[in-house]
Amino acid sequence: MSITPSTTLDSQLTTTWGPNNSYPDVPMVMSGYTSRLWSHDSQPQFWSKFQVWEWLQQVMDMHQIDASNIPFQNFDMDGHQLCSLSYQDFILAAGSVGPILFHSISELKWSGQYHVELDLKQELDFCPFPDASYPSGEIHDPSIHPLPSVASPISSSPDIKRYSSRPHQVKKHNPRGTHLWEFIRDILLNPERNPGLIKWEDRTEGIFRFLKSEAVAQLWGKKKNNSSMTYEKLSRAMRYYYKREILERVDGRRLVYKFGRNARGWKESEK
DNA sequence: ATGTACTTTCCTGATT
DNA sequence: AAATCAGGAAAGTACA
Repeated sequence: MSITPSTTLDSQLTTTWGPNNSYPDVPMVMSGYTSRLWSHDSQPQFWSKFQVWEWLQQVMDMHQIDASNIPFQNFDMDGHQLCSLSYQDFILAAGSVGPILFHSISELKWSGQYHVELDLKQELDFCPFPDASYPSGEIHDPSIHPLPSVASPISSSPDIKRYSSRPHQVKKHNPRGTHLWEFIRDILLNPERNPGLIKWEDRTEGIFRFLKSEAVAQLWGKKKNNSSMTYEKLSRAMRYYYKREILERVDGRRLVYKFGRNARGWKESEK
């Protein structure tokens, strides 16, 4: 799905989407992540920190790896620094995902454009946290501490170690992928990968607001491999959460929602 | 092979 | 007027 023209998480998304595309006149499924161009037409050497993160997010998305499992802090650098990292550095910074990132940046350095030809199949034995809260939704939610809240940059390897040491038979991907509310929650919890899409309105109360509704919808669609997702449809799913008390209604305020008693892992204390 | 949980899609109507 | 909000209804998808 070279789904959207998208490239930068938000910037383009909003503009390329019209709420009126409800009727898929567009073949919604093309094959894989194959050819996809980056609009970071500039060379990675000149990327800003923000662009570096965008790239990280994109690569994770392409490989369907939950980006919240990547220590973004380890990539708190601009393009120039990024390009000077060695293969080993990538391993240290991103564990089993390191090779993928290394491969990606290597290509970019030479082409300026991105052709994904990494074997998508390549089973990344990654997936640190089976992305919890599934089965019956009663388990705690380990999926939430991917990023040690206050990690001092790279330094010590304890954190990093975690990412690389992937014990035996890990589960492939998440059984059902992430649920919508978890997806939203994770964006909220990772400001590094949240370029102004959603913001907390009241952190302790769990109230948040969509800033770029269509962009979030597109991102969600990308995750679900559905290029025709819209905020209209996403919001319907959100409303179903009221009954289950995963979300509580916040009336009178557009684009504002509040986590309910059945939503796990969003509280600071739970982190 | 069927049921269930979770959306996704569509729609009509109300609000902001 | 255009976005959002509200939910009902029905279809689709993964999984157990």
